[in-house]
Amino acid sequence: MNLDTKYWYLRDHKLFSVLSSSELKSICMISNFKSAKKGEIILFSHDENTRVYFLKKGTLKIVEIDDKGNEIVKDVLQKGDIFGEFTLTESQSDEYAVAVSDSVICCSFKMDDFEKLLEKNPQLSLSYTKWMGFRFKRLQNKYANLMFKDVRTRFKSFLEEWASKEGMANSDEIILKNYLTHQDIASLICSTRQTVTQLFNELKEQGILDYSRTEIILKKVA
Amino acid sequence: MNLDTKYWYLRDHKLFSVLSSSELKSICMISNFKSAKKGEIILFSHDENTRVYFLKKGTLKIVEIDDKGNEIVKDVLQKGDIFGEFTLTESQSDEYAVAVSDSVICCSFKMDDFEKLLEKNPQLSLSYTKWMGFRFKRLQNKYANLMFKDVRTRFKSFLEEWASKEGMANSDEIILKNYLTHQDIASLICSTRQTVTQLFNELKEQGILDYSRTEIILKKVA
DNA sequence: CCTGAATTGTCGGCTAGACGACCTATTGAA
DNA sequence: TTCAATAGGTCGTCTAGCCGACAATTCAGG
Repeated sequence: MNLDTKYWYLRDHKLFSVLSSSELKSICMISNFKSAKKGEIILFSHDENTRVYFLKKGTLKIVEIDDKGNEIVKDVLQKGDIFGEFTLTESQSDEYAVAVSDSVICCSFKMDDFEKLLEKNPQLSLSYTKWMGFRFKRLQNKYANLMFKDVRTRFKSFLEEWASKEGMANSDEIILKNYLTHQDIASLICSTRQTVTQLFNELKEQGILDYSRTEIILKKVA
Repeated sequence: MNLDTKYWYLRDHKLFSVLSSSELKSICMISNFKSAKKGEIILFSHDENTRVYFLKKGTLKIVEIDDKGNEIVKDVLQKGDIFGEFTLTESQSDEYAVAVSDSVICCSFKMDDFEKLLEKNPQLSLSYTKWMGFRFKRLQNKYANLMFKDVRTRFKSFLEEWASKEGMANSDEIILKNYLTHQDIASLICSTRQTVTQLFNELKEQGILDYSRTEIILKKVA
């Protein structure tokens, strides 16, 4: 990938928009771009070169394998999201990322480099901290949901959140391109495949939604 | 409280130890110290003066009231912990802090002031970000526990963590000063009062621990 | 166009653990 | 010292939703 494209992708991120063009050019040099097609895996390196990743284009899911060898989907990320060792602390986990949209582009920095970058740019550093604070709150929210809400409620909230992020609204319905299996959704809302299937059918009968393998249509209730 | 004492308390925090003494003196001026006795409540202000709090001495619990008026204990904090609006984003929640040790001292900054402080001190800023990253991981861990472990396991992990933080180890046992009710513990591990009581008695019968209202004694298994 | 693999649909059994009820023990304020 | 409030103890009931099993459908690669 040529420098101009890198430059453009970097500046495109809200976090980096505060940087001057010369600063941007210099971080172009320490950034590492990677692209992946649907289904391809992006591994996080676990050696001394732990990295912080920025998703520049497309959608991907963060996945972990449990004891029994099952795929647990931990999160679904969109353009602009940050993943990898974004807590800036080494850790051993078996997470990896899988591209779920046709073409995924992400860029990464070595954790050490990224830390130096933050130290040199107080404004960037503060934005990054706030971004992490935001992520913290989101997780807090997920935790509270799991604590107090039943599966049905979590399922509905999940769909609503998804719709608000990626839904294409029509006059009386919201259309979602569905790239998740029931199993995926189950692990995201902390339930089981069967229960998710049942919930889909239940809401379908109630006329709240319609779905196929490729699409979910949420009816706007009058 | 006089400036010297403030100064001393501030410098005592790992995060602030990187600052020069003149910097420390200047943040003395914008810091607000508060102390509380056992059972007293420290309210977070929810106006434009949202604050970031540092616990300097003692132990406190972060509490929220649910729909039915029940106290939910969300966290228990020790000296050195940070609370309040540490995500640096305004939010409306009904959290407050209750002192559970005899004498609690904490200091706070207006969020805006604290942000300026971070912008002026890149090193402090980076440490703060890493601290938040650490908190994020801890929460991630709690979430995973809730997802995959049963109540018994969560209860045991809870005790172990507590012991590692505050336990006083004897030759063959670890003694914990108990300032939490079964109800408190229940909400921390996401269960119910009755179940916690049962678990305590179960582990007692197994000879794994002993407990009273004021003390929990974990037997080291040979 | 076939075929095995992946995904979805459905059912019944089962259990962890929530919940209500009620009783006892402890505490602390007056 | 008393008494109300709070905390702990115990027991049955009940159910959300997990889990295994298996069939039906869909898909993707040859």
